[in-house]
Amino acid sequence: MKTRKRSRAANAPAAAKLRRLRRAELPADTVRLARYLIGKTLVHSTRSGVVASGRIVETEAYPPGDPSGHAFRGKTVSNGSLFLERGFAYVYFAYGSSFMMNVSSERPGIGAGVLIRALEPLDSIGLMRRRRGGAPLRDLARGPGRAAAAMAIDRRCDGLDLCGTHSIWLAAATRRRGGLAVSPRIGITRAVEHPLRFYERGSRFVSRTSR
DNA sequence: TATGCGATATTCT
DNA sequence: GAATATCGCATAG
Repeated sequence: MKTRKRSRAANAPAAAKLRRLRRAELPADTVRLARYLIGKTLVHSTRSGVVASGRIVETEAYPPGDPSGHAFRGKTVSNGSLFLERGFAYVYFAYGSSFMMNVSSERPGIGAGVLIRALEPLDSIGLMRRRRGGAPLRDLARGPGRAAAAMAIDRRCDGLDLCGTHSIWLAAATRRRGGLAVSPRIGITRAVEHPLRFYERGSRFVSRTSR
């Protein structure tokens, strides 16, 4: 029987330092928001007061009119959150196994979002690891489906205000971020060439290193 | 570390 | 019925 190492971050000491982002701080433009979010913190507060958090190290922009964006064919019952004011969560289920979270990114009525693709685990790493079936640290939130699982994000989070006082919210950076790198997006079949994926250069927690 | 491939649920055609 | 903003496992190097 393997003994599980107790996480030193179990009591989330760094959580006290987290400053909630106000909507006015978010750029009102999809691509600018995608760049802005690199280095910021995504936080999950449980009912019992435990706080799990991670640095956003990788995002993708799906701007208005993007043929690979979920809003491209117009508003439907499932993609409605993309059409909210910036700073709301759009969560959906893909490939039969993964939830993914976007941050709505334009003015009300305009469908666009920023996909959160990877996190560097910060607080409550033990909790995140349990949610991820004991995966190694580097793989806890490396990939959009993994990041959502580590933060307990599912369809109930769809439509939540990430600038509000809900279980999932955005916070300011906890430390200076490294250089910003740009690449084409991953896993799409249309508008493949556009350089709309952003990540922190050198981070071991991005889902795929530069090529 | 890198690549290949099957599984799986929801949505839209 | 087809496609999908993926993951985890297997295999090879």
